[in-house]
Amino acid sequence: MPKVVDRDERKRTIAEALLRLVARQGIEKVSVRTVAAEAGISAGAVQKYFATKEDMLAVAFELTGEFLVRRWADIDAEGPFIEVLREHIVAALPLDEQRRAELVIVFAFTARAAAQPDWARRLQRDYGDAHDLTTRFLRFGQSTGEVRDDLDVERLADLVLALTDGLSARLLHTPLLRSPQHDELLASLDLALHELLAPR
Amino acid sequence: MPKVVDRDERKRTIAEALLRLVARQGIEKVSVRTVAAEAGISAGAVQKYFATKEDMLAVAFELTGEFLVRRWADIDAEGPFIEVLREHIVAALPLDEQRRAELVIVFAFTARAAAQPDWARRLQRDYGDAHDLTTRFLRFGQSTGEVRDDLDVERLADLVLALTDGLSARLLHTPLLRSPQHDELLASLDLALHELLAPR
DNA sequence: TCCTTTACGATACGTTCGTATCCTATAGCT
DNA sequence: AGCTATAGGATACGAACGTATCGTAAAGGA
Repeated sequence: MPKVVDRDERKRTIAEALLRLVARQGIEKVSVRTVAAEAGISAGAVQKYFATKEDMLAVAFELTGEFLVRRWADIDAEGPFIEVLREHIVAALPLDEQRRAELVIVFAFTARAAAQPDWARRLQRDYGDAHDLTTRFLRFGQSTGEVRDDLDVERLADLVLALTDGLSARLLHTPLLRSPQHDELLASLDLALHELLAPR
Repeated sequence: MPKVVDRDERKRTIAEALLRLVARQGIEKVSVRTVAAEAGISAGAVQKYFATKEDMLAVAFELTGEFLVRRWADIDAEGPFIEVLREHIVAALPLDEQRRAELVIVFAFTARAAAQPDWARRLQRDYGDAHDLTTRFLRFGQSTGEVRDDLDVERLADLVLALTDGLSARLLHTPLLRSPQHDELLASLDLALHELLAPR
């Protein structure tokens, strides 16, 4: 047998290089050649792992989901419900370079979804999953009395997701570490969570 | 003097062709040649009015703002405050092909802003204006007693903008005229506006 | 040790891109 | 009527793109 390589890890390495490139230069600078250079390999090597550029972007998109889930796993689930939920939302916001790159990918694909039905389906599925997860989480909050139970959790889940995306958009307009604006937006998030979820 | 043409109207006509193209094919299909074809003129003619492709996209972006303002002007400002505000928000949501194209442009530029400081500044200015406008509008609502006055209007304005963008993202994942999801998202919007703004 | 299989790089090909340049037709002024 | 400045089209050019193809080095099984 020939030289053996962990193909999945290799693909991940290249996709991570793509994310770094997006963070630094934006998604329009992504090409097979630029990603290869960022990864420190040849364009031919990239082609070995990704048949098309589209494949490459798709894996990078998947990666953003994995990174988010990994960040969620590090969150301490103890404590008041609303604070735990807040931490999960913050984990998705573009507050450092890594998350900015992820959000750029997500927004670029959102724009793309409007005209490409296959990507629309894919995003709808992912957001559907996120919606289900959020709904179940909110129902749990209701069960412990930490979330008001007079509102429809499905609608509340829509609002949590919308706020996350909407605040992400605003944060992407802001240079990294422009903390006054960041603090204001996070204060707005806290206000929304309190007014929408806290029992009265 | 030579043949005379209203240059601004010509630029607008071309930018509108660009928006139609974005609606149908997505922003990555935008090129000087494809826009020219959509506008029914030659690529050379497009170059007469736009020095660079970037200029062309910038004008198309400005156009999205103009279209929004024009839709706002058609809204009946009479009636309950929250319903009027709701109409202004709905006017920004991608619920038809025209608005979908506009939102694709906005999202694409949002993604671009993360790596291009000049575009970040421009979007921050535009969103700053929208934030000011919303703040003043909410303050007016407070003055008539239709908006609760125990919350910071600046933070509420953040939330209105974030909800608008976040719901727009979700709507872009949905094919046009998939009305059950649309209705649910609009119901979520109504819930948020009522819970965040209505006096209790 | 030789052979097979794969990783990876190098190179090539055709297309499309943004942009520059040139040409011609025409509308308005003197 | 003739001149001139501009609109608009045609064409050109170099760069960058996605992708295909070929060559080479090396690692493991026989």
